[in-house]
Amino acid sequence: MPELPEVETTVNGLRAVLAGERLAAVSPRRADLRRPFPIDLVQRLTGARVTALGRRAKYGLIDTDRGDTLVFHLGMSGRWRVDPAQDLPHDHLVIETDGGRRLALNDPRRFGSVDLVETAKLAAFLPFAALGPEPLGSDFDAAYLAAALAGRQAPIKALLLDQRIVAGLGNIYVCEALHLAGIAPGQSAGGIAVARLGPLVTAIRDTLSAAIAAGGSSLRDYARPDGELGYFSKQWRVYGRAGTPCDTCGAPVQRRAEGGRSTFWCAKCQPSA
DNA sequence: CTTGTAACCTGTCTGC
DNA sequence: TGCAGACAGGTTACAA
Repeated sequence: MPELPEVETTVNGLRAVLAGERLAAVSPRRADLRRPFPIDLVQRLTGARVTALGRRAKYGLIDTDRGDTLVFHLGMSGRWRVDPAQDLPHDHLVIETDGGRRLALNDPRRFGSVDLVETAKLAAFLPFAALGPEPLGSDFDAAYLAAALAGRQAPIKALLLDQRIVAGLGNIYVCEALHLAGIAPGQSAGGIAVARLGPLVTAIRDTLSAAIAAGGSSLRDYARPDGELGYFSKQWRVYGRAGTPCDTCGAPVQRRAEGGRSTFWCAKCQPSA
């Protein structure tokens, strides 16, 4: 689940807890998420001081003064619990700081991951090497998108979900951005008029920015690290709204399942070519 | 290379 | 109440 805005919100919450702190204890509870935890995770993190926190695509980054970066992915159901009152099932990694703060990475479905990478070699970290540009960065513009989509016959929705083309979008925000841009999700990517790509880039940026400002969306498994819920779900234009009237035109929001995931769109605001 | 589907894993919700 | 089935934010292996 957590897409870019949720990871951004999570990292901002973690920063308030971890920045400048020394890690007093690092306790793996169940080390078999998508990948096994690094075998030297505890040794390399225990006693290290957190120097910075960041985000790349849907990955959260925690830098330490030992030249390592803890890279985490929340998968579909991951979240960090802050100062939890008790252990819960699926708390897979627990971190305690010198200052007495406690963090638990909870991920029932275990689609998430934890890696430890030398900070200087982060760009070569395999999952990062193939990632496309950040959607909120200056490299992501109409010219880039035109080149990336040229000649592609796959639906635009599928390509915007492809992290190699643009890194950070997921099912919710692709649906939302395509509605904002007035482009049908099933439209063949290479067939979209180049003149419409600028507005699409803007729609993607605006959607993500609004979601970050709202603290992300909130679904079953996601909460901000401080326990507050994100409010962007109240602003969804089409996602999860099948059968309800489109806010823009009143036509019923459509839903279609393909490849195990749902697509939501308004057939009137997003006409098929 | 491109495209689409299945699989990974667990929890929650819906309908009978 | 019980239970089967559908569905959920992501990624990746594999087949065609």
